[in-house]
Amino acid sequence: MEPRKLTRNQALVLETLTHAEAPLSAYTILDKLRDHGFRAPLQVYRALEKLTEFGIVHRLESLNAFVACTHPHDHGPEKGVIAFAICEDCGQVSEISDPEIEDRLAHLALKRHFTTEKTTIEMRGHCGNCTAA
Amino acid sequence: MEPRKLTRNQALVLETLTHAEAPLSAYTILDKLRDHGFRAPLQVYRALEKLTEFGIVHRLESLNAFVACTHPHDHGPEKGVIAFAICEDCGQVSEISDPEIEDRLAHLALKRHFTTEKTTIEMRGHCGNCTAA
DNA sequence: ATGCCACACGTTATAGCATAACGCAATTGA
DNA sequence: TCAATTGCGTTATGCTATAACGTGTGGCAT
Ligand SMILES: [Zn+2]
Ligand SMILES: [Zn+2]
Ligand SMILES: [Zn+2]
Ligand SMILES: [Zn+2]
Repeated sequence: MEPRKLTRNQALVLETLTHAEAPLSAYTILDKLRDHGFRAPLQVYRALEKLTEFGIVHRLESLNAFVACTHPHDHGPEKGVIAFAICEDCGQVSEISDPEIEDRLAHLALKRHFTTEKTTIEMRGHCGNCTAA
Repeated sequence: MEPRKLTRNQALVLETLTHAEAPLSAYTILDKLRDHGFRAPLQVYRALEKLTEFGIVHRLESLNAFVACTHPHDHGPEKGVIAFAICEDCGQVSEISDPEIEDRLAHLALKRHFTTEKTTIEMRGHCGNCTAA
């Protein structure tokens, strides 16, 4: 799933997300890329779709926004459940991979004869920095 | 947080969700209630906001849709984490309350000095009925 | 009763998020 | 070369959610 090379639009969108300090909506990305020739939402959404497939961008469902992957290890779309801790104050997003959570959810699903395709775990709250202040 | 009595609008929205066989979007609810005098999205959103506060309706972030609570026990907004198993085929939603998941997430948050305000857990996939068929 | 407050409600308008549908251009691999 | 695939650009549209304003009602202290 990892791409050999990103297209120009994909690279621009990824770069925008990488330099951002908080999750960005597709339309915010669009605005930031107008100087680079972006004119329509689809240019952003199409890039985001691919980047998400590649596993280098994540969509945060509870925000309708996107972040560049900051996970220590690479992960494609099939490499397991990721939990996100999202600070409401500063926007910082931490990715958490935890086998215990994963196993437990798998167990709970199995018990119900439920076949899981995709799992979303998002914790909204306040990070250490913002709590200390 | 439990209300003494629901307002007319709240009761209508709740009833619509209770009779539905799958999560409904606010606009779908609006359409179903036009015959009862509903004309604008805000009538639905305001009712949904209250019902969600009361803990008798849940919002599914990954669907931008709402379900009536089917949980065996009542739960207000502060009564713990709920995981949802959502069938992509028939729309059936199962609510899962699991202390192990809850404890583990609390532990992971604590380790990162993260204070959690709200947690979203949603599994998308296929229920037993739909897998068997 | 009068004034005040809190709350639900109704309406209009607007903001924010996402995709459909069309056609063109570049790439790739027979 | 030809066909298939993929990305791209554009226009239009649809879906989701909230802002802002005003009305009406019920409770409650004065
Ligand atoms: Zn990641
Ligand atoms: Zn923070
Ligand atoms: Zn419930
Ligand atoms: Zn099903």
